[in-house]
Amino acid sequence: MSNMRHSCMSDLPGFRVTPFLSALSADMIARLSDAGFRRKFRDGQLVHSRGDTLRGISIIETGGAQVGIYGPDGTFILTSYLGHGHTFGEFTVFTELPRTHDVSAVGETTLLQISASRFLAICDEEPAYQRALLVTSLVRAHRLLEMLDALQRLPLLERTAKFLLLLSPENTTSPLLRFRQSDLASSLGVSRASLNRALGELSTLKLIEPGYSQLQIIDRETLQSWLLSRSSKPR
Amino acid sequence: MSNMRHSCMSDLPGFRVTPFLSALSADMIARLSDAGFRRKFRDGQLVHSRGDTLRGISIIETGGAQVGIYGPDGTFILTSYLGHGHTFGEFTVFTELPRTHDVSAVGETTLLQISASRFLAICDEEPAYQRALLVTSLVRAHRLLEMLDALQRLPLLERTAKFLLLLSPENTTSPLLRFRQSDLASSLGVSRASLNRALGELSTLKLIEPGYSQLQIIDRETLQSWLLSRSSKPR
DNA sequence: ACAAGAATGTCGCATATTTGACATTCTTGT
DNA sequence: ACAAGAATGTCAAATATGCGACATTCTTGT
Repeated sequence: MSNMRHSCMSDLPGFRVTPFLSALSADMIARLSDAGFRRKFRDGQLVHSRGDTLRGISIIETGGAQVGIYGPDGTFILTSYLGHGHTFGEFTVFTELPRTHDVSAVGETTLLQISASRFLAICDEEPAYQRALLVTSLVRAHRLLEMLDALQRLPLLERTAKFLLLLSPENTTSPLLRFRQSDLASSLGVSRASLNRALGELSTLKLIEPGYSQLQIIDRETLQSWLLSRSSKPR
Repeated sequence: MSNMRHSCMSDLPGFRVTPFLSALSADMIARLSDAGFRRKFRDGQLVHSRGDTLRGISIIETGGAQVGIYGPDGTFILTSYLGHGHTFGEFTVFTELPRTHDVSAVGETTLLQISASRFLAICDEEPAYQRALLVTSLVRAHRLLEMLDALQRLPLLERTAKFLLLLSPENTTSPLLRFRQSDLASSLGVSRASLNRALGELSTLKLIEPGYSQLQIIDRETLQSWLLSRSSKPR
């Protein structure tokens, strides 16, 4: 299946959720750096699969990662893009649960990987690591709740807009999102045809500008307020 | 709107996610107890609303709480039920974000509420509180991811089954869930009619037993394995 | 510059879901 | 025991979405 690799979105490093590393001092980062080992990945290369039980945390040093689940038919449901300073796999360290998601590299990517036992030891020694992780995961849960609400309550057009906002970095006015419509479609749980219609409407409203394997949000603020102005109309 | 209160589910104290308090020693609980103040709520009484900015954590001592979002038309999307030892509002302590959910009491309920500043001080003094909260929130995020995946990927019948499993306590074989079909319907993002059909089918398969304002899962294990046997068939 | 592949845009038809209505069953308060 | 309200069960018509097919546009490698 062709979309098994690089539904890329290369130039979007930070994504909404505050990166773990940004809450740590240079010293603390250096300490992590010593505790783990580095691995390099090519664009699209699989890092972890859903169901894996090897325990440990991964921190993105360069490049990015896409998190989602591949269906048996090859469709990919995207949950989030992670950029520099973000982590994944942390919950394999603190719980007994297997991995829930497939993670693959977006662009040339370097990961710092730390084993569960090693990372636990570090957290016990220095609680600030835990604090940083706690904040990160609370904010992530917040984001997931918003996605959930959008899927349940909003009609297709609004749902699409909301996901675009959730998948784009907060600090830009006019982000360029790099993915195929088919990927966004399965992330929203709709067919490509329906998504295409929705994007068409949003485009007519001059809120976005669809392109080939990419999509530009004309203005985040405008899209946000458009969405707000419609949020009173439920599905 | 009548369903603004008590879509109850009274006798289900612990819900899947490991309660925060269960990870703490008696001493540590006592310390929290001193730091906060108690408030009592009647069945169905509103505790917090989406958008509230008052910051602090709430811990359930007795009774339970239902977490979700009321739509403008009074429909209620349920995210989870919380029982004894669970917390909510913790992310108002560690982030700047407003509350995302409406929380109301299920049955006579006593909450221990601790202000953000107070709780932060406690966490700084004793990192074990943070650790407990970290684990809780990682497991919660895990659960949310499962819900997201179900909404996006599974056909109605399977989606319904999955939500029933996610909303019932893990440690029972044959839980009795207390809610109206209309509430479950909006939690799943479908109409009451569709949900009713789905429940009918599950009932025919002898997997559940629908009742008046309640629903019994005949056997959690059986339902689980039925779901697994169908999970290869995507929407 | 060109061909081949990949992704988008757009059909019509099949299917699933919503909507609004109504009858039925269950529960609760008096 | 009864009436009133609340929730479920079910229907037909309207709508929305999925599916499969195909033409078109864009990109990439040679």
